[in-house]
Amino acid sequence: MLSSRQKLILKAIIDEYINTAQPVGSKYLTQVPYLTFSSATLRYDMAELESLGYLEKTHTSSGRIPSELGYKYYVDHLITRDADVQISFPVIDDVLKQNQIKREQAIEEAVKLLSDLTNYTALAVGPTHEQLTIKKVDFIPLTDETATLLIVTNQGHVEHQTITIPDGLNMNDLKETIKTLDELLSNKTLEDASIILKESLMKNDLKTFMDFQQQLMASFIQAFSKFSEENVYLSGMTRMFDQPEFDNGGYIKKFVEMLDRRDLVKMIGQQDGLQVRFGSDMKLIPMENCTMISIPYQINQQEHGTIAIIGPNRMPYGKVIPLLEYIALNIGKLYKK
Amino acid sequence: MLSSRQKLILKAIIDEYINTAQPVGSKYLTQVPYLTFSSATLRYDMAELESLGYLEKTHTSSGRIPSELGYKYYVDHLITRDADVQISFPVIDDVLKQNQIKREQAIEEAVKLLSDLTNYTALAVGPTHEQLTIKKVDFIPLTDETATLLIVTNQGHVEHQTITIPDGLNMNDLKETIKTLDELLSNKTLEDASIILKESLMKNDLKTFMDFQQQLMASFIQAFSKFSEENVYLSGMTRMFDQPEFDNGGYIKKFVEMLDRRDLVKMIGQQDGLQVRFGSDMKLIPMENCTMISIPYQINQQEHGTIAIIGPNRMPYGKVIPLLEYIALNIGKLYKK
DNA sequence: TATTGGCACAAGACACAAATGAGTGCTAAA
DNA sequence: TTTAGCACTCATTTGTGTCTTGTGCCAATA
Repeated sequence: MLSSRQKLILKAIIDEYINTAQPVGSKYLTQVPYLTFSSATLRYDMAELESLGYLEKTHTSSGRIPSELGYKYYVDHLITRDADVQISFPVIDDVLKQNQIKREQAIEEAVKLLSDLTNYTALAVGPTHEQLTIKKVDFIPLTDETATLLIVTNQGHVEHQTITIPDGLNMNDLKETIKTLDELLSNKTLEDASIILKESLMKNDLKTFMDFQQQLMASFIQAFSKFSEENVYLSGMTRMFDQPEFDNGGYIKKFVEMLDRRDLVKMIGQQDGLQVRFGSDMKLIPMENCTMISIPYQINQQEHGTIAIIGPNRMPYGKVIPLLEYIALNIGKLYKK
Repeated sequence: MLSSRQKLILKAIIDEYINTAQPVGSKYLTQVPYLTFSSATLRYDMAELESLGYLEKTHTSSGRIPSELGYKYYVDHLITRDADVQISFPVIDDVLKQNQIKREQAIEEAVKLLSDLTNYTALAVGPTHEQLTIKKVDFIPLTDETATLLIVTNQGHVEHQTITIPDGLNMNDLKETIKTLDELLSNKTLEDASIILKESLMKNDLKTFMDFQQQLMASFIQAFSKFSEENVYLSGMTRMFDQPEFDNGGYIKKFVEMLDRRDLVKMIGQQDGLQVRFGSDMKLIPMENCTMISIPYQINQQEHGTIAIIGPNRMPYGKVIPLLEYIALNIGKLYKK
């Protein structure tokens, strides 16, 4: 258990470190208004906080920097919400309102705004429906040899593929086939659809060339797997590069590759409420000095998603968290009747 | 005009620099089998090559590195095509064949493969149709309040948007509206479609709420502008980070932002045949030490695109160029009847 | 007993100098 | 025309001393 003075010291150190990214020493702390103690006293408590694991030193005679445990304690007990963030709220309302009828875009814009307001990398996943079903399979001839294949889910995900029709295959036959497929698959879940697809391939009741059929089948299966990948909106990827702690090629490479592979979706699991995850908490992709703050948004009973921000551990949590909460709340409100 | 010895020296320097990324000195050159001259002689010619602008020095007493002009000369006159690349050809054939009916994916996979084979960033734009027209406008109801709006072009581009239907608006009315729009717009060019759309908005013959109509209209215009953006396939973005000349945060940031904003599409203009562009040639986004090699592929009379690779100036051109040519050629072949 | 001032010590940061070494340009001779 | 030799240049490395920041500990103090 920390004494109230220790709490004040921890808060002062983290606040300062968030601003400067430099180790904080006892001399600085003596200048903090609410710390009216001598540097020796402060050092005494700093040593204590270090032995408890809340602070670290970069070398024997440096100032202290917060450890992950320190940040954790800070976030849980010490942050003061920055009232200034409220001036951004009308801007958020505005952006959301402007995209009221377009859901994907509303989320995309919200993510962009979040990144702009915080200067960190922002992202959203979803909205995801609990049960994904196929709404329509369609087919639009483009030329004599090409056509576009469309699959739409109940959630409005669309996958499309321009296919080239092999010699000797009749466009009308294909049209029939797709129509049959549409009837077979519509309103089926993805799993059911896969099974039905495989069965009808076995029975060979789709009257097409065997080889082409195989490829078509593969297209569908592939589209299904893309559906089950979540929608990801990402903004401000390069903002991470501005942070001094990440200014090295190796780290940046790791970071970009992670975003590129959409690994982070795996990290954003189902969750209730706000979560703050530090580098070592992200089990799949441990990134030191890196924090992800995420919060779910709920569109309706079935549809929900998550919006998150990624930055260095030393983030101005007091600003970032209220912003995130406000955006998540209002994305939800947008579609509630 | 270069003497044959000067050519040999230039080639030897660039070959070595491509391998080591270090300035090349006269001492090293004496060890090159086909350069049986003393270091003094070599130095004499190196000075000559420098005064002609083919070589540069990093400081007064360093070895030489190639200038952009030097690379240019090397690419135009000195490269020897690496016969080894042929062992990759069957792999390329294989990948293309596996995606024979799916055009976008074939290109996507080819780009990925190109990046894997070369270890550089690879990209493709297109295929682009000379004249883009609207093939279909469709509308798929999802729930009582939501629907997906689809626009398909003659080229198989698809834009979709999940829209929320405002209170008091009848789903059937909307369906009618979209049907009317489909009839109005199909087979029109994007420009014509925009005009028609604006006119019918004026006449107000779309029987919908004014406000909603505005937003719907905006959706269309937005979709149109997305169509005129080219299809871009990108692979191996982070490969650039491995190059020692780019191992600094600032440069990498510039590079990623450029890719992110899809600026490079502007650089890949219409062109005939293989092009090698060095940093300063890329007028819109000058990036030092950076080379883009691009080559067009032709699917049919109307449809074509470009495939390209981006890396440091010191690329093994003898390997990269044949690979690029082979891939471009075979993407074209895939769809020729 | 909690707090404080004082002091020795540790270690990075910085500036400067000397030594090293790779590579050059120039010149005179072959 | 080519080459060997030599003086010179400059980035890089290594070493040294100084400065600064900040610590830990201890004895004195309120």
